[in-house]
Amino acid sequence: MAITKYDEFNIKEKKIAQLCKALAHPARIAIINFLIKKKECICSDVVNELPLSQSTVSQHLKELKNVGLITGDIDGPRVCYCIDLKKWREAKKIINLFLSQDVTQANKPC
Amino acid sequence: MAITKYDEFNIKEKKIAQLCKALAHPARIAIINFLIKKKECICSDVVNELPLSQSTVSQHLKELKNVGLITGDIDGPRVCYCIDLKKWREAKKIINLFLSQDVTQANKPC
DNA sequence: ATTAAGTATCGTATATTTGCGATATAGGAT
DNA sequence: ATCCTATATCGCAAATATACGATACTTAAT
Repeated sequence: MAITKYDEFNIKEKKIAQLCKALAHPARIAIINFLIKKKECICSDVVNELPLSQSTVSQHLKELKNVGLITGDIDGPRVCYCIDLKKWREAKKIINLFLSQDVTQANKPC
Repeated sequence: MAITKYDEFNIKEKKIAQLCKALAHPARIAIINFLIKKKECICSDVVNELPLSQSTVSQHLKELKNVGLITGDIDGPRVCYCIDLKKWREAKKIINLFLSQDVTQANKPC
């Protein structure tokens, strides 16, 4: 594209879109589900779980970390990943607020 | 990428990711907000509202339609777009179910 | 000291997304 | 019949995303 128009939208719209973007790949959904189930894990646990290479998993983890949904704490040679509970709830609230708007049909449905 | 691994994930993960993907751009969030507010609108209404060209808006509408969140009914030379209430609620339920999982911290936070 | 395990990052290839102008088409109005 | 409005789609360019192997780095274990 010539120029990205991303920044011409308002903060709320961008925030919702940003969170959804982080969740817009099944691998990242699977990672989050796995993390919720296991409470914590290291990168190689995810690699064993998913049909993806180590470097690819690392990238997906990075994206989730960048958007704040997970934390990654160095633990010796490993990195221990966890859901960031505070951010997770925040994300849930933001997305829910958007999804929970009162949608009414038009009087004369087109 | 060599091959997309998209299909190697389970149906639920893919469904969540697919819905989030449709919401992963601020323009599409803005379109949905606009549609909820106006109850119905035609493509050119959206073009007047957003800082995007007609063809680009048309593409975003198409994506929302493809994922089922909106309907587009031909009305003379125009196309009347509306939120698909049933699909919208379905999407809300699916995303909520994912976001509402009980997240507990590890005993020994890493 | 050497080795092994775990991870991040780089480089690269390919696919997808975003965006626009131009164009084609369809329906209404004059 | 002609024109105007509304829209979708095509063709193109650029940006991003996805994926992997190779590599570098760090720490723990031997």
